[in-house]
Formats: sequence, C-alpha cells, structure tokens
Amino acid sequence: MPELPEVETVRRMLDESVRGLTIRSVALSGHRLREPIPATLPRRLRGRTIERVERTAKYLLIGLDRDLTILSHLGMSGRWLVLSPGQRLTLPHVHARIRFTDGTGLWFQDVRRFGLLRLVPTADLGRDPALARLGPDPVAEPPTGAGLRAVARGSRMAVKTFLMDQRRIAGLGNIYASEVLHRAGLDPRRHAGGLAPGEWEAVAAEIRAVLAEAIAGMGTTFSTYRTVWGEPGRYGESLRVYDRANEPCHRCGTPIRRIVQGQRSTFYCPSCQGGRSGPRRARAPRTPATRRAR
DNA sequence: ATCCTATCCTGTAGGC
DNA sequence: TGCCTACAGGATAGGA
Repeated sequence: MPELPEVETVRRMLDESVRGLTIRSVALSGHRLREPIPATLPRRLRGRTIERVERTAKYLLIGLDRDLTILSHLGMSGRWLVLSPGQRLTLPHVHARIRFTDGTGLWFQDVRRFGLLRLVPTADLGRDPALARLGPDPVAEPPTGAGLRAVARGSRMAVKTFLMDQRRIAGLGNIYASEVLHRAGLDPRRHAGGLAPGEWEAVAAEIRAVLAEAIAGMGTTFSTYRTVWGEPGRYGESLRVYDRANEPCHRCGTPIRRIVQGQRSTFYCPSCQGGRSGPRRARAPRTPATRRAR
C-alpha cells in the first residue's frame, strides 16, 4: 500500500543512491507483474546512465540518457532495493536485478505482483495511458478548496472514494484518505458533490498537511513497505484512525469504526466525523422522538 | 458520463 | 498443531 509519501521517500533515496550510475546488466525473473516486464528490457537498458529519478502521483520515473524512462509503480507490495557493491542477499520475489558498472545493485521485489515496470520514451511520457489518466499531483500542485470543489461538482461518489480516485487527485490511497477525513472532521460517506466550500477548504488543508508530515516521517510502514535501505517508515505512529477499529479516537475517546466502501476498509470516528452534517440525515421522516433526540 | 464490481496476487491472521 | 478460509488493496476492464 505505498501511497504518495512512501513513493516520494523511495524517489529521494534512489535519486541519492543511483543517479549518475551506468547500467552494466539486467536480469529478469520471468514472472509477469500487472503486465509482463518487457523481455527487451535488459538489452534496452544496458549501457544507459540514470540521469534523474522523479515521481508523479504513485509512479516512479527513472530517467535514463538517450530518451528512455523506466515507469514503475509499486502496486501493493513492490520495493526497490539498493545493494552496495559486493553485498550478497537472498530474497524471494525479486523480478528485476539491475547491476551498475560500479558494482551497485538495484532490485525490484514484488511479492504480490501488482507492480509495474514499463519502458517509455521520455518524450512520450505525457501520452502514456497510465500517466495521462491522472489528476493533479497534490505535492506538485497543492490542492485548494475551490479546486477540489470544482472537480467534485455534481459527484455522488462518497468523499472517501473520491479522494482515492486517481483521476480526480492522484496520490492518496486508503490510508491517507481516511486520515485526511478524520483530520478534517468529515463523515467519509458524504457525497463529494455535497460538501460546503469551507469543508473543501478543510480537506485541502489536511491533504497538504498529512502529505507533508508523512513525507517528513518517511512514510507509513504497513506490512511490507520499506525504504530502499530496508528501514520502516515512521509515520505509522501518527495514524489517527487507519487500522484502529474499536480503539479509542485520540481526540474524543469514541471507538473508531470500520466500514467498507468500494470494497475497501474505511476507518473513522463516528463522533468527530459526521455529527450534524452526516449523510442521509433526512432519510426517514422526522418523528417527534427523533427531533427531541437531537 | 458516472459509478460500481470483479479481478489480479500471496502472505498472514483467525477460527476450528 | 495444522488445516482452511477470509482478508489486505492499487489499478483497470467491463457492466449497469
């Protein structure tokens, strides 16, 4: 479940550790990932030098000389590992092994094989289907309340699902979508099109804050994610609701609730998030009893 | 157009 | 203890 902060952490470390190195050889496992790794990859990479490591949303763009980019997505369990020259390591599920001329190694490991390795001419990146579909990256273009509200206009999607829709805003996944909504005090079941301008301002502000804090903490380690050196991220300690079902809300003590939206778990505090502007309040006609209860 | 569902995959947690 | 099932979810194709 690497989301934007985890991918950004990997990007920074790769940029520091392998930029400027020249590829001597590449070996593939033969297993397919989300799509097959191009069989031509070893031949096309040999002799090229890594010039830059960039990121768009959850995609890593490893830029090589002579107009070629490795487009990589970590999926659920993908990992890039950097091996120092001479370092020996036995690991299962390694699908690509890059060896540089100085002896440094760069491996792509992916247990669940939802990841992606694709070669794209750098000049064509904007036209690649995976990238062309993406909405704005919230680090490159920090979201504003007005901007999000415009994108959500008329949408009946639950706001939690909306935040995870990479075509609307690209980079949030299941963990940070739940965190953002708790911090903004919004019920995840609300229709995205029904949020007030002030509520969108809160969402935008919390997206900016959560991403900045999570990047500073080198991401959240949940099960398999590690940095390229194998260290866990620190942001997991800061999570307020994710994977905390039945534990007390840090703000009010109410047990955190887990629901399922779009086949995914959502965690939220029924007291801090919802309250008066909760979803479908007016479903049943008000009786005197319910009116009194308010 | 918009939204929803099933699918890919494997390690792990929980039940019995 | 060991077997079995359910669950975790990012992206996407296809259906309603």
